Amino acid sequence: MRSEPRSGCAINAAVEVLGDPWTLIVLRDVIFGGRRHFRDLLTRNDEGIASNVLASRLRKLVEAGLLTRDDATRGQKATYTLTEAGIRTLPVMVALGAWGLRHRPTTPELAVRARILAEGSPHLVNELMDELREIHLGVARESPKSPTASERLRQAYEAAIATGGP
Amino acid sequence: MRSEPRSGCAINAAVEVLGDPWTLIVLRDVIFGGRRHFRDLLTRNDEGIASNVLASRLRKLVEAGLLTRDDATRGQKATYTLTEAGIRTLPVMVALGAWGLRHRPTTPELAVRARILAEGSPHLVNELMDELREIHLGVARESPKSPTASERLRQAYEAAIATGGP
DNA sequence: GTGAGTGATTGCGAACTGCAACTGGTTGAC
DNA sequence: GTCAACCAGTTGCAGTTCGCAATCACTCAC
Repeated sequence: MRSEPRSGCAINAAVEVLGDPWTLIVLRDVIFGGRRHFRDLLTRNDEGIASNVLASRLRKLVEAGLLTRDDATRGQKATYTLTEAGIRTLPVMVALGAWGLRHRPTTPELAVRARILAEGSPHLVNELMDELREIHLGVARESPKSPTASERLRQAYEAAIATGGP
Repeated sequence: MRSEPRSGCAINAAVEVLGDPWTLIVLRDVIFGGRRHFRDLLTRNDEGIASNVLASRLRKLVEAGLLTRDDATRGQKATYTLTEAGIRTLPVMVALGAWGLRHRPTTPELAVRARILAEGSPHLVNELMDELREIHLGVARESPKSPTASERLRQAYEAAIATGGP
């Protein structure tokens, strides 16, 4: 699973880590779905990831420095935590979501969130990254008394559902 | 090569088209490298793509509506052209490049371009998309007398090389 | 100690990848 | 017209990865 980069291009460097059909899905579930455990990622995944693929991708993401894993022994509940590098994939997720929303068929409920994120960036994206830093790295946000970005995202989502219909 | 989406998620929808180790590389060479022909993409590729993989990816990209292919018969020089959907992957490329630049080793010469793009967005990105629309779709830019975005990118690149050293 | 829950690993056939050779056609010089 | 060079792929093969299901080793509550 180790190999030197195919080229020195920044896009290629990113693709070598993120450019496979499952890695981004796992990362999406950690970032947007709040999944932190193996079982959680395995059973609550919309695309039906296989357990061996999940195991290999989590290992790869830890190796690449996008996630850390607390040293739980076998049988104990292990927790996966985003690193700064992992948190910074959020803009990539948002760009992908914006493209998918515009150029691919999506189910309406899931599309609303992607639309809010696509239209609210880059400020909303920065706030969401701060929120992830608080949850995963224990770094306090700047204005912790204001509603969190994810909370506002949820509210906007429900408002859109209510007014726009299904 | 045809299959229904694994889920209705916008990110997954994008990943199903773009999320493999070669598709994004081919698209990058078309967008940033100006490659329009099979031989060009095959021989001037930094990562050393194989001909069968290139053929399958070009077919897939045409099927997915990111590229079109003029109907040249066998033996004639076929030209691939970006569609609007293909042009709109540019923000994804920029986000990936920005991430790769920050979190992966890259060669300095190639990194400068990624840095300029990462710092100049979103205005520069919009201008570059307009330029791609002019080249690939024949849509005139708004202010065609000003220097093109790619020209300014090239100038900034050379200035950075000159002042910043290698 | 028993049973439910944890994070994985193993085994298997099918699909995809990288490599090299080959196909069927066009283009251009002579 | 002929021939070499070029063009866009295709084909065949060995090795790797994938999807699927079963299984493993371990912990924790009771």
